[in-house]
Amino acid sequence: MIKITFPDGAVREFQPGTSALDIAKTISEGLARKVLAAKINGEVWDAVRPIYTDSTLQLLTWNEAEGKSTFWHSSAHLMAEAVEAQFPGVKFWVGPPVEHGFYYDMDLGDRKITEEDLVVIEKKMSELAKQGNEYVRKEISKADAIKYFEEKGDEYKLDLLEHLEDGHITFYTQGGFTDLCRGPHIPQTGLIKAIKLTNIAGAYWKGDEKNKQLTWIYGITFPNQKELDEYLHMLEEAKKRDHRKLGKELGIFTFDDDIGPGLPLWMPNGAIVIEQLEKLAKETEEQAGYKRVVTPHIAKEALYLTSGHLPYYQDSMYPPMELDGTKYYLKAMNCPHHHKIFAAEPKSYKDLPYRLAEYGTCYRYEQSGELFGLMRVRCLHMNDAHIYCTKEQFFEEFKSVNEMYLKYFKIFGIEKYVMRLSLHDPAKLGKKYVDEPALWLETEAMVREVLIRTKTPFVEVEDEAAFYGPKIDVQIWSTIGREFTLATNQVDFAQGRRFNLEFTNKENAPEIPLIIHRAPLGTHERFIGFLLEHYAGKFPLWLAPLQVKILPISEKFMDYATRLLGDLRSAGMRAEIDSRPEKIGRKIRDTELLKVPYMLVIGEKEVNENMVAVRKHGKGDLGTKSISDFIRDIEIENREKLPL
RNA sequence: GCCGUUGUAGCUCAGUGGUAGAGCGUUUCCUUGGUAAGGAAGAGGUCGUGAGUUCAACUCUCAUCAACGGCUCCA
Repeated sequence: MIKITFPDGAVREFQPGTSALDIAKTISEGLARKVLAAKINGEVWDAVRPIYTDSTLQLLTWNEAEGKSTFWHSSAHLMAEAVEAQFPGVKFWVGPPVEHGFYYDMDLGDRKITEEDLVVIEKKMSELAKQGNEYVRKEISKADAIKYFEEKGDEYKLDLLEHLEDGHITFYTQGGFTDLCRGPHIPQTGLIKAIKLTNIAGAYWKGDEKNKQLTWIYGITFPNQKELDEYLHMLEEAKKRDHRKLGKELGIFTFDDDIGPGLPLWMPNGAIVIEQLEKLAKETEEQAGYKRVVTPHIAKEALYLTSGHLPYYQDSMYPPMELDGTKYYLKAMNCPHHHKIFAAEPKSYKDLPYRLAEYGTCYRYEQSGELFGLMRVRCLHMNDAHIYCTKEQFFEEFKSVNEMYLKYFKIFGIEKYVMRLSLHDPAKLGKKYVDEPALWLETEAMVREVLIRTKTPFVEVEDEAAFYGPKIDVQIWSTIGREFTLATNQVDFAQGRRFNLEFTNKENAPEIPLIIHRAPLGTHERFIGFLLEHYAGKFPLWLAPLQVKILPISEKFMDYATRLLGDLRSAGMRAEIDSRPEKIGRKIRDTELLKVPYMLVIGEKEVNENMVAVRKHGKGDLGTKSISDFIRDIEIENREKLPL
């Protein structure tokens, strides 16, 4: 007998060779029907795989993330089976689960897949699912595996096999489809009840542009139709809060072919949001001891050779303009300019930390395929600053930058983000990263220490550092699920030396400062793009382009409305009157659609009593107030940056 | 940059090898109405751009630009 330990600590004995699914059946048939996979001694296994040793066991269902990913992985195989039926001879590469669903990439030869094909494949998948075919695991020797795929003429799987160790190779077969796969899989295809193929895309084999382009099919599946319907509904809702749609509807920004790709035009409403953000940043940075500077948009080539940016990033800078034999580049970053300000006057340790802040305008020639609304643009206004400090000061400085993030995130109600400690990849020293192995390890440890000592949850990811040092990136997701770095806090041990930056230390000797690059609000472009989605266009009062709309019930109340407008504007509020000869219902509807925080309905009653009837966006009629009470209340809401 | 898809009125979209339509918006007039769409009339497009095929191209072909979905990239 073998001992099986359950998550609650209970231990029960079973016959050797029993499976997780068998064990589930001894608990209840209902549970057994829901089991997708099992965690055996911490490793995810097929639910039907026999267990021969004492083990811990956790049954995985749709409720567990690993249950879902197993389900989707198996769905990818099911899709491959259906695709093979539709396109005989197709060769597959890999078909993993992703955050929402799965994909499989494949070589279709000269054939092309269309939206109509997807419908056919979906149908075929449903048929195959209904057959309830079991996913059968088979261990196979490397030689036999190679023979199998050589006979099939499948160079992709053969390539995969090259990197696999003999003795650890498994095949999975369901119905008529066999695939090289480490598994695990769900017990049988019948569990897949709802199927939606979402997308076709082309992408390079192994992500290398020198390789052949493969066709990717993305899909998602569920154990019941209801969840699929909910998912599709959620997608619809997500589309509604896409910043590209909201930005247009709310008059925040636009693009124009004659200006250029990735070069947003900020419209009057967008400019107001920018102004509020800059005001917040300037106040915050002033309090934190930053000094504000302003630097030109271009600089000579020599500057970027000194900084070391040019060899790394030349391709993504706008090509230079040449004047009198000198090349000038549009700046893609502010740091070299700031370093020159640091260097302009001799520094003593008493001047440190020396903090320079600028809303610098940078231009980056991002690859055309990368552009994405406001989230990825070619003209960006960075909430940039550079802190020059000693090693001893580093901890406090880096920590206070992190605290600045958190202060901002609290104001904006940003809760869903991940702090990522981005490290270098030792294999790429001297190529992607400056070749200073010891300094990398030292500064990475310094950054990690700040995170640990401040009890900040974070993840570590290799090969995501800047070329000059490690960093913390704050990762967020757009409403359609794309990941972006919103804010960043970086250490730079390289540029100080490159620019011969130094200060006189206490021993009266020259010393190179450490540099912190930081952008807690990222760029105007990405931050406002993010905020649009975060708030679904419903900006809190302090950020709203138009804060109060006065809605007179008829022309007769225009005098009162005009006086009210004057009062509001004197109080510093952004207000307008809707003077159109429309009914009040219409004015309310139009103003609601523009997501204006407050509406003041003005009719006979209000005029006689010197009142305003207040209506708040999303909340409806709040009743009447005196003008002075209303102004007092919204002044507080505005000043305190309260959420809507 | 690569692959795929798309490009028709300000917006959302329909449509055909014989030089274009809807809803919303906009303009004008009427309506002066109390918490999410009052009525009527009108204006508005060389169908992304350029070339080719054709008696004839918005429609077919090619090129190009842009957007979108992915891949790669992100100081």
